[in-house]
Formats: sequence, C-alpha cells, structure tokens
Amino acid sequence: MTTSITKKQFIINTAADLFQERGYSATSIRDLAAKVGLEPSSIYSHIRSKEDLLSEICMSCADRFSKGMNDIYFQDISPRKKMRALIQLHLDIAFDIPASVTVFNDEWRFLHEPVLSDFLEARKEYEKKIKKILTDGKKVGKFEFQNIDIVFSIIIKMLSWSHSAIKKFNKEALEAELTSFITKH
Amino acid sequence: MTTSITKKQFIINTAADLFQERGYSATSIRDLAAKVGLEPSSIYSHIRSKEDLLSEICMSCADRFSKGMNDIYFQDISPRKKMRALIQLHLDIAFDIPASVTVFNDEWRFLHEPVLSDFLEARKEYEKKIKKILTDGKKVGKFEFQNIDIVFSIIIKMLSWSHSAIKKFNKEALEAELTSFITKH
DNA sequence: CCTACCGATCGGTAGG
DNA sequence: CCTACCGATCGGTAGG
Repeated sequence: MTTSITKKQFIINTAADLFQERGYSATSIRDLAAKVGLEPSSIYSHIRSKEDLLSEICMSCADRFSKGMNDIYFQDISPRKKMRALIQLHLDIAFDIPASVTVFNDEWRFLHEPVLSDFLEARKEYEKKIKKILTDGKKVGKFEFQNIDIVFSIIIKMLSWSHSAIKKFNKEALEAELTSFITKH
Repeated sequence: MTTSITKKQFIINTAADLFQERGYSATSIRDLAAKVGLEPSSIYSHIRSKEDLLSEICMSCADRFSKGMNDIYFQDISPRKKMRALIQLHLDIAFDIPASVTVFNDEWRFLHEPVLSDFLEARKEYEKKIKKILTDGKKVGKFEFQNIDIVFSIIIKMLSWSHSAIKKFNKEALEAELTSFITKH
C-alpha cells in the first residue's frame, strides 16, 4: 500500500516535469511511461486518465497555496507584513516544487468539470484575500495605488513567476527585489 | 495576388486566435479549417505546415517589438523616458494584436530550427537593450535596484502580461500603474 | 480549393 | 504490470 502510494506520487511528479517541459497537450502517456520505466498501459494501474494527473498536480498545488495563505491572512499583523509573508510563501513553494507550480500556472486551462470549478473557486478565494490585504494596506496609507484590480494583477503576475526564471536566481536576492517592488509601492 | 496575401493573413490571424485559446499543440488544422470555412487540406494551399503558422505569428510579433525598441533605444532621451516609451510600446502592441502577443509569449517553445534560433536571437537582442536602459538609469541615479537580472525579469514579466488580463482594463489606467511600478522604483 | 486517403500516434481497454 | 489491441484523430499528400 505504502509502496503503491509512493509509486503513484512518483508518476505524478514525473508527469509534472514533462508537462512543464513540453506542455500538457504535447505530452503523451507513452512519454511518461518511458520516463518512469513502465509500459504505457501500466500507467493506468495508478491513475484513471491523463487528465487525472493534471488534476492532482493543480489541486495539490492549489491546496498548498490556500493553506499558506490562510496561515498568513488570519494572523494579527500589518498588511505590509502580510505581503512580505506572501512573497515568501510563493518563493518557498516555487523553489520546492517548481515543475508543479509552472503546470499549476500555465496548464490548468486543460482541466474539465467538475475539477475545473473546484480549481477556479480556490483561486478566486485566494485572490479575494490578496485584494483584501492590498485594500487594507491602502486604507492605513501603507500602499499607494489607484486601481486595485490592476495592481492585484501585476502583483499576481510577479508572484507566479515561472520555474524557468526562478531557478536562475538565489532565493534571498529574489525576495529582496520582489519585496522592494511590492511593498515600497 | 493581393487576395491571396489577404487570405493567408486571415488564416494566420485565425490561427493566432485558436493558439491563444487552446494552445498550439491542442489546436488542429481541422479546427482551423472549420473556423476559416475551408476543408482541412485546403489550408495547405496557403501555408506549408502547422508550424509555419506559429513561425509567422512569433516572428512578425518579434519584428514589431524589435522595431519599436530601436525607435526608442536610439533616441537621445533619459533612461526614465525610455522606460515609459517601452511600457507604451508593449501596451500598444498588446492592445492591437492581443492573440498574437499571447502566442508569441507562451507558445514560441514549440518552434524548431532554424526559426527557433532567429527567434531567440531577436529576443536576446531585445533583452540586452532593456538591460542597458536599466543600468544607464541606475548609473544616473534614477532607478534603484541591486540585481539587474532579477529586476529585468520582473519587468519583462509585467510587460508581457497576457491578453486575457489586459483586455479587462483601460489602457491609460494600466499605463499609469505600470509606470508607477517600474519608474518609481 | 475539394475528394480521397496515408501512416503515425493518440488515450485508453481487455484479459491475464 | 505486461501483451495485444481498439477506434479516433493527427499533420500532411496525391491528384484533379
């Protein structure tokens, strides 16, 4: 049983690497099977479909972001400190599971119902919390901006920086520049 | 002749819409044919291959950015004014040909040689010029940052904002917030 | 620009 | 987990 779960996770992680490298659509089950050392049909002993792999990657990533956000959001600290913690959260996850984060960011659109709705709902919840932190910060005069939706989108874009860019830099330097961009603002 | 060129361009533009919507790999020539009102095989009277469509989209977009960059880069104006002009350039192109810009940003990795090398070279040239503007601005004390490569990557990410985000906002508001992020820095 | 068609590859199943 | 295989779909060509 334990072995089975581990192998399934190994297949999912390998799928994340391939989806990141070639994209979900351009990756075949045969590619995946070759990389994990199985015959193509044997993959289906561990998963039900190709899309299942994408669902697992996207939803586990979404869960991790949601949990991390809640830990920050409900703390009694300033909006500025929350934004800093949020930057760290994104960097921690991106450095830990870079392939999954890239797939989560770029390939989620290939999800179908009912998983798609779950995904979009989780994301919307996450976005609402970021926006709340930003508007709270503006109220107490710590952030300056005019259009919350635009600033939110810019920040999300900076935070969802893909693996390929992130792996070239050192985490502390990245954190310093991002913090400067986001919280000096 | 003129009709032929126009129809080819119509096919390319329709392809850009589909590639943006579903991704290059997940878009079939049959999808494209249906959308332009032709039989699948008739598409090949206008193009040589599916990848030709991607090449045309990516390279024409690259050309437009390169030309716009040169117009800005060789002017005798301050680094700060160059960055503002660069923001305008990106917004102008993104609002004008949103689908092509998204494909240019997200689907170029499906290009093969020899086009891929041309593409990467054009991009590298473009990036060198942005970095030069940033370092020039730092020298005269107008920009503040520590790591040029990180700041460059953050700015490129903000500028290459995809169509889906951009179409929700008004161009002037976007320009204002982006300018605030980039040149106050 | 169409009809007719090609070989290759796809996701997935049957049965052991 | 494998062998053997399925129907569907792919990019692309021949020939008119």
